[in-house]
Amino acid sequence: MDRELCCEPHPLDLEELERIRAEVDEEGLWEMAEVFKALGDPTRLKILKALSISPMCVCDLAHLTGLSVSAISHQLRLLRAMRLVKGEKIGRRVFYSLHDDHIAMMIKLGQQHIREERG
Amino acid sequence: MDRELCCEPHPLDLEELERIRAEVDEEGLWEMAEVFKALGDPTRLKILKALSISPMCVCDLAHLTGLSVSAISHQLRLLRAMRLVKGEKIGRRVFYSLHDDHIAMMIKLGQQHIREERG
DNA sequence: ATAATATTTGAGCAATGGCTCAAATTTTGT
DNA sequence: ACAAAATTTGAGCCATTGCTCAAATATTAT
Repeated sequence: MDRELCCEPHPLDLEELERIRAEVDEEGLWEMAEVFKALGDPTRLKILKALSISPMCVCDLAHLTGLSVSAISHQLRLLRAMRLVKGEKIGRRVFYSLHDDHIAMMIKLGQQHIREERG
Repeated sequence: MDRELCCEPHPLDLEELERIRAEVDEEGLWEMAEVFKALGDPTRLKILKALSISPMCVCDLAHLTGLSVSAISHQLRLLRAMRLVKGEKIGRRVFYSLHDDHIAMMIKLGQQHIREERG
């Protein structure tokens, strides 16, 4: 029969491979990749890290990052759509903060990884 | 003097903002973004998740993901360069595995985030 | 040696991404 | 009502990216 295995003799049998495929393809992987992708841009990571220290307005984030207000606003729109940040309008300003602290934890873990990778 | 603050009256003073900027711009942020970016692609995330279950060869990963061997190899090259995976050549096959388990932990935390985000 | 298998590599291509710029929107101050 | 300030939005542009395809490399089997 057609075993669909590329290379023989093979350490992983078909059932094992199928089990792994099912576990890997589980729902939520795509969504998880989206979250990681959001964290995977220096600008957005700076924004999130800044907001993890203190809520602040778009303009502050622009100064902080050295980018235009427009650029920041575009990124915030993305982050808002993904529920990573939330914005509260006060007067003519909008104060952004982290939507919850899962993200802060993930950033912390990421930092830890980098530190140990270097040390 | 030119206070370089966009919007007045302002809740965060200049020193506070400068302190945050320093903390955000710390060395390692760019590197951290690179790691997150690596996790931020469905194909690579599948590869890493599969390898977190069991080491396997390029061909298995291709079958598992439904992509070409070439595509997988290109991604593995990237992941190897970032020290996220390592490959051991055995015969004409190369068996890949996670370089360490930091990444596995980060994926686990990511999954947890998604789960709680939905629940 | 020759052929077959497993992987790597480079070029090229369509799609995506992050920014800028200009214009629209919303709110405050006079 | 009008101007100024803070943010949002859409279009456009260049760089990056993830794949395919073809060819090269390395190892095993005959």
